[in-house]
Amino acid sequence: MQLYKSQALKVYNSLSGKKEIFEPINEGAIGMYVCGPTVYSNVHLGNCRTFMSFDMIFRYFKHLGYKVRYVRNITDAGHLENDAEDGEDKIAKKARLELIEPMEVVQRYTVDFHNILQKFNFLPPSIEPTATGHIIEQIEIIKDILKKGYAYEINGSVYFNVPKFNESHNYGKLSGRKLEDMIANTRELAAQDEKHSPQDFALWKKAEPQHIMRWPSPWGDGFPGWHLECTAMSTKYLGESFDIHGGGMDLKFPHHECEIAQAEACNGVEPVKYWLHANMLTMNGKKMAKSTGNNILPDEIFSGENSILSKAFSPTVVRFFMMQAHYTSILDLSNDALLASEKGYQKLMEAVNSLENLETTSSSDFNVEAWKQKCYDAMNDDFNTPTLIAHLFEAVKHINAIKEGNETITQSDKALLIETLNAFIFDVLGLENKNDANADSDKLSGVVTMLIQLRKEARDNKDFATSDKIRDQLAALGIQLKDGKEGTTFSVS
RNA sequence: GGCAUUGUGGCCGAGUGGCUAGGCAGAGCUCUGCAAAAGCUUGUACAGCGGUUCGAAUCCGCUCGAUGCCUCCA
Repeated sequence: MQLYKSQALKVYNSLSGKKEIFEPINEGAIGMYVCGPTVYSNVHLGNCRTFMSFDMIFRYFKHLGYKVRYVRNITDAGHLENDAEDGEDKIAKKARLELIEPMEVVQRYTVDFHNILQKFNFLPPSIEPTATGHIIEQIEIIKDILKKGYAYEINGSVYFNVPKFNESHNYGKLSGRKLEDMIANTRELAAQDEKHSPQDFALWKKAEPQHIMRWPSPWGDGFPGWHLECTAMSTKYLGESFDIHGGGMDLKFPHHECEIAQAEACNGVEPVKYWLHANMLTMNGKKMAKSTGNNILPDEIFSGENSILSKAFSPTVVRFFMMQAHYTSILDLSNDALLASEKGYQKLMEAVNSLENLETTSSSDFNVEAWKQKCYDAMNDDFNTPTLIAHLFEAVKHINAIKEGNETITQSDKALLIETLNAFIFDVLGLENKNDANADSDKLSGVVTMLIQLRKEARDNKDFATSDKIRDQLAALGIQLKDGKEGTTFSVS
């Protein structure tokens, strides 16, 4: 039997503003769409947090036994710098600045994106479609929306008619806005805008002669509006109505609102059952954003080459740090917070590494079955990874007590404990059990083991001058010896 | 200005109307030749002011603050 039949999952639906029991449209199968990156520069850590949240959600669905089709797009065209007449494609702008082909920009940053996600141990999505690969689909949708009277063509561009749509639909239902308020709050009349109303948005933009990214269409050469690609690709791969649409909080308005409008105008049905929004990662209390320069690149964290942090942190420690906050909460990045997470991560892994050697007896002081359900309860409550991690540390406490001989565990409970910990730590949270990458070298390990043996001999002979010399000089090299009951181990910093 | 979210102990960060979050740091202890490492124990909290309630950090109102969106953004 699949796990999902016995675990009642609740998710926070941004559309209703409530936690709802999760029931997929088709039993046992889930369609999930997440707005991916615009590949015009290196993916920064804030971007990663959103994708990591959905990677965790994807992993938990799979763990529960669902068949999941996870679509995460790559935006490689059609992303306007602004909505003004001279709106320029982000990719094209970057290409112009760097004097390369637009698709060269796309290729470079798509590769970077994949490299970074791999370091963070992401699972690849089921489908990763690109906007440029779906121009035809987008044009078809525009034709359909025009035919249904919710869009108008002007000077080779096509705009979605928001006031018209709002007459029979509810534009603003996702972000809690009312069209009347938005019109009332329009600051100034946009200068000579060809749009009928400031709330209207582009479905298709005419390409000026100097514009290099362009495709032929019934309205002349041009390029698609940003919101359209997600509607085209989600509809194509997941259908007119699907289970989950995710993305960053900042996409809620206007991007996701426009997606709803396009899909409803076109298909006449509510496109998404559950809207999930991941919250922002901040740094120094401010949102990370490419446009403001307040951001840090993942590689700068892994290498330690940055002006914000005191040392390098591994991808899995950063992942652990992010998993310690709920995905709907704002998380602030700081050196202290990362250091604390690193310590906690190491403590967790030490416990995991000692699991196999736990001695078993005929009775258990640790109710593993009840503890396991508490872990599921945490995840079932809108993917509450911080609470899950708190429960993991409860298990750590028991493991240490058993190790010290203060508690006992049976063979079967031990097996269940190992299975459950592995499932949550590695399958669901996606953490990796890596000591230090530097310590992997066999030669180094051999040399240090030899020195440990020499030190032990010195200590046995009460030659503490020699033993301390070995210890202190290794420490000076960043190799720390750790004396334990079962002998001495070491770690490299 | 409008809409939304939010304000928890030294730091990070969960949370339910009454019952321990958890991690890090701090303190004490155990272990140790001395340390380190590791383990155990442990304190300080719910922005402010009112209200509802037998009882609120948790519900309501107001004040103050923070953040996000309203233009591209994960």
